[in-house]
Amino acid sequence: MEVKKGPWTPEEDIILVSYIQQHGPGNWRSVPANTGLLRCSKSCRLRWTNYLRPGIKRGNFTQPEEKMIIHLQALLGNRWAAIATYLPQRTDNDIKNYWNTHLKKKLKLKLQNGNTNEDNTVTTDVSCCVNNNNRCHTNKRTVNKGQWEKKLQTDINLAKQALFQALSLDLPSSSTPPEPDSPKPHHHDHHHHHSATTTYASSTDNISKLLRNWTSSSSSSRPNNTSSLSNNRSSSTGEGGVLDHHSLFSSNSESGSVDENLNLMSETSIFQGASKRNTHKEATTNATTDDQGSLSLIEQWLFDDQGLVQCGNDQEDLIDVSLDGKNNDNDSQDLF
DNA sequence: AATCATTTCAACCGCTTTTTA
DNA sequence: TTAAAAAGCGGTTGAAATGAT
Repeated sequence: MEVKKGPWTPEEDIILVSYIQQHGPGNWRSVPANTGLLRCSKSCRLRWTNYLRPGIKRGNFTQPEEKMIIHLQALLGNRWAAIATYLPQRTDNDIKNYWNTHLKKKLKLKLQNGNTNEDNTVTTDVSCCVNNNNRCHTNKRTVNKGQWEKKLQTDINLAKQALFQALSLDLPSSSTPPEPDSPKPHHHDHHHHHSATTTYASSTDNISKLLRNWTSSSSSSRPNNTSSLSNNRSSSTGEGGVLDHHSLFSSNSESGSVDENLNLMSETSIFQGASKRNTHKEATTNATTDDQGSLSLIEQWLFDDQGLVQCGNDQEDLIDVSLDGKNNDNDSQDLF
């Protein structure tokens, strides 16, 4: 059977979202078969995970997010999926794109301008990222023959340092820890960055709205709008696009009711449970599994001799705190 | 206003890893 | 135990948007 490629149309999105609302994400092979979509299962999965699934934040990256990515990239290399677990609202594809299009350039520029700022860590990271094919090495050291063990130890120390900084760099000095039962900040992050970002939440209300808006708009200004949903640029910038993705998918005040189906597959489960594979994955990529509250093994190992492992929810809090753009902007501005 | 160059990012491709039978 | 299928990942591409001239 012929498989369609290229940008997804709003109709296809509707079909896909409707199906997933009924059956949940996963079993992608059955999606084209049961929906009639002329897409391969891979394409369906990608469309869902990178674009349609609820909880994705789109739009400009905040400076704390940038810093987080830079540190994590220095630590983990181009392991975008692993990095994305620390930025739950961002997709690995988005982070990868942002790195390739913005951060790489920014860092290179920073290096060229003679990086004499006080932030030695970031200087190190930048050197690593730009000079060493995105892998953090101890490139400032000369490694004597037979001393690879020493080098390895140095790398481990650097990794520990980088991870510590990645997870705590934005810890506000005077902030109060979140209430134990209060919602995590990243679930409401769009309140802070509402103008620049978008949070998606699919529901039948929104889907019907999507359809309504699309059909009504198809006869108006834009002659060819088949890719209006696919084309994020128009929606994220809020200009030009007849069919604004935000208005279609966000759980805004207008469409406040969230479909009951959505409750069956809670946002958390969608983030975390789409892949059985994740539950068996190595610790570094494991931040979204059931025991998300605890530090992963490798993190525990990395933190171990620094006495940094405290209680279970610390990591999550650190992530949340560092994603809160309100604090420590000074730090970031020093960097950029 | 027109043309060309550059940037952005959604989607694809190929490969690896994991799961299933 | 093993082979096939499915899922996941990172690199890359190319159309569309944007910027420069």
